[in-house]
Amino acid sequence: MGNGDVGIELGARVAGALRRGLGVEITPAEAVIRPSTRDGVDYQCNAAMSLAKKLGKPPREVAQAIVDDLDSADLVATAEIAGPGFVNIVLSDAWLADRAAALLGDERLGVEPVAEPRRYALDYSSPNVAKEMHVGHLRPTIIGDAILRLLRFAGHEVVPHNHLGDWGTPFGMLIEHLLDEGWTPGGGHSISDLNGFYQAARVKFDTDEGFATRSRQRVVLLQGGDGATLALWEVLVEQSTQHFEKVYAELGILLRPEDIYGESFYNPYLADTVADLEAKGITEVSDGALCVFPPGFTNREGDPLPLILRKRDGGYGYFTTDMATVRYWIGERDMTDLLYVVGAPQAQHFAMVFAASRMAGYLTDAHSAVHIGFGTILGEDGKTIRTRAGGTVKLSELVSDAVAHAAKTVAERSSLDADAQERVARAVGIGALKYADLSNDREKDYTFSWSRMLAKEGNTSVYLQYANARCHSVLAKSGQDVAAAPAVALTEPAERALALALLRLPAAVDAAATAYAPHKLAAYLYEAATTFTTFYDTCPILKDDVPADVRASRLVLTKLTSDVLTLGLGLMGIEAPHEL
RNA sequence: GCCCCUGUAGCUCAGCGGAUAGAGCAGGAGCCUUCUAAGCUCUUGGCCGCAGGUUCGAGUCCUGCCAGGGGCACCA
Repeated sequence: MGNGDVGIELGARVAGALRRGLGVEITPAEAVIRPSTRDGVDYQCNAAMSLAKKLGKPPREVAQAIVDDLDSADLVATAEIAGPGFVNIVLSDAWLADRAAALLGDERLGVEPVAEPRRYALDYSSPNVAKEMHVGHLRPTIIGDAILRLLRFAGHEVVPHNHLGDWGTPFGMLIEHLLDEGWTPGGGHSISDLNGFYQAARVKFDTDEGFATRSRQRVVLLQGGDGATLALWEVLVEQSTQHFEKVYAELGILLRPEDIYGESFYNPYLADTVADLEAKGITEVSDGALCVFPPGFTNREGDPLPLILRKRDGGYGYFTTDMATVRYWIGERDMTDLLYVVGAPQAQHFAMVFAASRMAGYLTDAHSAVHIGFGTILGEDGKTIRTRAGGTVKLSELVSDAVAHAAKTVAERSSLDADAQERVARAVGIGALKYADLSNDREKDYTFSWSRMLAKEGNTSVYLQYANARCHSVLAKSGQDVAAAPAVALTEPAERALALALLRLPAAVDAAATAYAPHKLAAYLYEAATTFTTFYDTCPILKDDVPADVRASRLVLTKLTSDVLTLGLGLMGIEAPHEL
């Protein structure tokens, strides 16, 4: 028996009991095993009620059959029928202890890789070239990064790609501005202020007719593949990429320059994709534009809503790019699943792209395409977050603010030296920024609050980091190699509760990964951490009067807690320092 | 007008068709000569937006309302 989830294990036992007792076949999942909220009950089985109807027997009779034929003396201490037909299950202390002990040294901490790995293409972050990353990029970046880590750890293959906004009409004016500023490719310049550069170009475009004309001509040159123009365009991309790299490095984001598949990347595929869709006969010309009309989408007037492949002027829009994107990742890269971490307002857009992709056969039943939407970040006044001056909040400033806020508290609390405090402040500040976001359901709008995310109490990343630091403190002081003697004995309720909590990691990872919902992992980690602090408070470990075997057992639980917290935080892209 | 998302404690949020709906913050009462008090224990606080329906069982599924947000043809 492997180190899978306890619920699955119990489900398999219940399924066995029903097969033996009533000749009924169910899957472990259909056993409806849930952690119980009842005092003194670990898990409950809710299968009897729903099965009763199908079998034409009273629910309690079905429950009785489960209890009678439950071949599980090794892991279940008691299984009792309660209420209308619940089966309350208490696990055996010895089994819990053995399972916990077996986790020691298991770098996956009981999480088995998925049986059937998928190949995911994950689109996230997606900033724009020639613009600084701002607060609007925070969520897609950290949510996408957490999903990348989660899916990879779950055992899937994931190719992240950064869909840069690196193409389109603004680049005419940006390139002209670059020329006006005396730029040459390879000239060793750098743009220190991307936003200032963009705004200066914009102002000239709006006020200087000659400049505007040159800009429009420049767009034509760019799209025509003019070598000199492309070289200048690459300067802009290069300068911007450097900026993105810096922000990603500060935030601890996994995206690398080689993960960039910007809009320009799909440019060579657009004409062919459009031709292919025309050849498949699913396009029609409407108002001069070449369109696909996926069923079920209507506009304000109730007329069918088009997905525009080629505009009246012959140009391509983002629909075309996204169709080409689907075709590329499925057709050329052989992905099975496409994930897009993009704001909720794009829901209809993606629904149409996916629908059209299925019409075209780009997506089949073997594929899935999911828009992983997320809500807006709101300020504490409930409105879109802005600077005091009403401007856009730069992401790099947000990150340094988070670290600066954290540094203040660290200075008050920590006894570490200045260098170590600086590292801790980064871990705490950036952890707070990420955890505040990832611990909320991503689909909802999220209220941004420094005071809440960096609070010294409550459900925050620092609480988890603090619990982990306490573990490390005890382990360091013990002077023992915990791995040498992985014997666990559970006598105190707090020890038992902790072991049980530690064994729930696989279920939490699975829930978070399958629903692309990092907050499910966050909720679990917080529960594990609170269970640990209760244990820490009630169960002395290194005190003189603690017997050696009890101490050894508690050290194992402490080590495992630290492992679980470190792994879990890591899956959210959050560091777990040994000391705070 | 149609479509999508959201409505759960004073605030911020969890909640997988299952039992008496949970956390954190804020409010109240305690706990540090003892392994990190960024902590712990106890406690106050709910017509789960409203109304129907399905079900043995609904915060959860369905329908209709109400409120907030978003989207709805050539910007991405």
